[in-house]
Amino acid sequence: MASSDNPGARNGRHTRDDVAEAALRILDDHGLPDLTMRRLAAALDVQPSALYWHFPNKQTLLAELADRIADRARPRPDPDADWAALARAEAFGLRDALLAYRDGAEVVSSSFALGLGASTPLTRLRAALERGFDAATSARAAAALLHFVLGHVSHEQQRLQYDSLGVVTAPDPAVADTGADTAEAFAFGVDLLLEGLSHTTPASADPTPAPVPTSADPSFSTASAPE
Amino acid sequence: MASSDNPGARNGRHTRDDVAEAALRILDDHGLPDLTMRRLAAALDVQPSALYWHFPNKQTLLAELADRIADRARPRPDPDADWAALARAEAFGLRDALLAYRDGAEVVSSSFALGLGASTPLTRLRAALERGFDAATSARAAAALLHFVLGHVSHEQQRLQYDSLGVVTAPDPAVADTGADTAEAFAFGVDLLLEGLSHTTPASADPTPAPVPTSADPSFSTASAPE
DNA sequence: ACCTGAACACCGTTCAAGT
DNA sequence: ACCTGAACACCGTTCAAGT
Repeated sequence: MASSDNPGARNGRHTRDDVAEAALRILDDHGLPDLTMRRLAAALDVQPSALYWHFPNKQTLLAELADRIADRARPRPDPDADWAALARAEAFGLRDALLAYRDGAEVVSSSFALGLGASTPLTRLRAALERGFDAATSARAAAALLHFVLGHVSHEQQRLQYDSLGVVTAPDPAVADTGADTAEAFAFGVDLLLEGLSHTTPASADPTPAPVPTSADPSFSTASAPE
Repeated sequence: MASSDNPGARNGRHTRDDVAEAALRILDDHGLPDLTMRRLAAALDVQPSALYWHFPNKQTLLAELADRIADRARPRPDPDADWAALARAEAFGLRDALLAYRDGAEVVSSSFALGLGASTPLTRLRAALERGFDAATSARAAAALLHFVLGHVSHEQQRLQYDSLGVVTAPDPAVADTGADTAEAFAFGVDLLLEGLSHTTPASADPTPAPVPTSADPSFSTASAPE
């Protein structure tokens, strides 16, 4: 059962790609908590130490999985679209890619937070936004978009898991009082960011950094007042 | 060293509060990866199993820490401010609170993603936004804001850790080509969301759900095309 | 009410050695 | 080029029993 249906086990040896694919299968079938080096080794009919010939450590393996998951995103590349439609398509394409694997958002999110992997989504979002804005504005807006997408989909997948376990907790407070489904809530957040950006002075070919629209400036220190 | 300077060790026994405070100290001094049940027990001069009288499991302990960290946020409560200034103050206050503890953002973020704890920040953001919008719009915008704050500050703290370890990696791609510091990048993201929201039809006392501004709708299916 | 002692069932990682 | 065997230094959690 462990070795007979294993497509990478032509002989006794494996490639780095075999290892990554087997890891993706465990992730999708059993979830991130069950994706251990020892379990992965067992699925490949190999000793745990063998994995360290292909990947220096688990973190690097997870970064590779994050890249593979995120790079699956293939939005329609309609080249006539403006920056907003392009960015929107990228955001939705990324959401679809994350949802395609169990715990996909968390894998990508934690790798991204650690500064590893998952650079493709950021690059694509930036490229879309640079059709309407300077590099600095595009970079920061892309980061904001990415943070929203990862946070939102992580939440979505966590609920999916709870629901499938029959753990009926209180209704998600982040969607409380809302009859809308998760896709609508996702669209709302993306549109909020794009709408905000559309009211920033566009500076497509202008290299001067766009001024940050300061709407108010209360409470802006790192120290918190003692009681 | 482990027991003499321990304020909770008046006698041999501890309260739930002692345990949480000791955990916060380990978190701040050594970071989340070093916060293990066994290490926490050692700091309290107690067997690991003793901790399970106070908390049913580690996840619950971490949720408690997340609440304590997030609840430290105390923005200026200027009651004359409009929804935008209020929400902005909440976002900055939360950022300060997260930055006050090592790995604070990740603790709050993962507890929040798991549907545990960290409900106070969401509630406060919602309350601020409800000064200008209906409940459904406020809830969704608050979630988007929270996702941005947690993602951004997690990133910030990860960089802090790398920098303190002398790990000079490539410049953060999320802030590439930007001379601005992290506080400015943070403000940019918050203002983007609030600006977007300000161009949503306000419906303060109107119970009808605000229409989601659909700017375009390409690529919106869960299935990805096969090669 | 709070903790000990001992165990169970695991982890990630290293490293010399094998083929 | 890829893997074994064996070990190191850990984990979170349970549970009967103690005070």
